[in-house]
Amino acid sequence: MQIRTTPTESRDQRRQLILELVQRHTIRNQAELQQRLDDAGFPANQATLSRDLRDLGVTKGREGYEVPASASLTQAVTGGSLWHALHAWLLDATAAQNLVVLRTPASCAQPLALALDRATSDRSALPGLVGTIAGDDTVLAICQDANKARALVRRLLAQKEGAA
Amino acid sequence: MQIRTTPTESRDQRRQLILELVQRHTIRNQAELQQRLDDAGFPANQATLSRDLRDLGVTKGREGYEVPASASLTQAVTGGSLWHALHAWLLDATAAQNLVVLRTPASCAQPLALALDRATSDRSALPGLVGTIAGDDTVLAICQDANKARALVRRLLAQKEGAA
DNA sequence: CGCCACATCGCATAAATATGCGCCCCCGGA
DNA sequence: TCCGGGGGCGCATATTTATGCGATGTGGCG
Repeated sequence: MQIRTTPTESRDQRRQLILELVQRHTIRNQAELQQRLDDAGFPANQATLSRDLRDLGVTKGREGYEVPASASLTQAVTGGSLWHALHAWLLDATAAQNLVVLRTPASCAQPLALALDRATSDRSALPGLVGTIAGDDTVLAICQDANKARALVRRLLAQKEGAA
Repeated sequence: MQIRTTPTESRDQRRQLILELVQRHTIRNQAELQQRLDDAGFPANQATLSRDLRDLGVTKGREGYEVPASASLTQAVTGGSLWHALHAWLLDATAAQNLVVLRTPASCAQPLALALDRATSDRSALPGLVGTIAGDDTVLAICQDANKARALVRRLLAQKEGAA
């Protein structure tokens, strides 16, 4: 039996694998990465790897390739819930007019904002939340008005405190 | 009159300059960096730059070289007070309702925001400031209300203009 | 079913970066 | 003053990474 894979499919699998390999091992150059991919059954050419790494935002530091924090965290959140995100990353929430300022550990704002956005698109999950902007350790949540903002703060903090 | 500089001295000056250049501008390769250093009176060849960048821990991302957070943070924290940060990076400040929009040179928003955050945690340094979010060349400072925002603008600009 | 528009990937090669080697300068000691 | 010793740097070159281009495979549409 043969499983059919579209080209894009296998490409994404390969990229996913690259992310994992690069995080688990110290990979000093693309040849080395190519070798590991090959072993894992994802043969690819150096040119392809160069493009993959660029698209994934992976950078080369003194000790080999590294995945920027935001990428790995964003990856994590894709499978996670809002509750999980709040527990993991939310340090504090403050309302200011119709805005809510959320503080997170460094580099965690992006994934938290993503989680909020995802929750927002599920109607009724976070009523009154219009949108978010994320910096490095701060997320700005824009609400319809000051009351909604205060309500959001209460809700988020409650959800953070609450058990699973 | 001739100012004498030991080799190590000029090397460190060059490296310091590299750090600044890389943060302020988008530099895509070492030739470009070489050009800028040359203009600034620090001629060096490509090999030297390669070694400098490695030793400084500067990495190359999709949009040019970047100083890892730890390095720029160290620089900002060690070398810099809020005053220093304002002088180095703040171009302009404008209030909009309870928000203040701060403009900086490219890539300088992050360190400026960091400096503001640090000042905020020293209670009373910047009253009314709730939090900041930094993009690449813009910092958004969120205040409790419009009056506090206007006050913050005045304060920042005054501090920027003020002498050492 | 045939065709076109789109995207990935490999090949070859250009471009960019790293490094072995040796020179030269500065420093400290005889 | 005359020697080493050590470090920074340039030169030439090896190594690594990026990219123009064509081939190939896929999905959409008539």
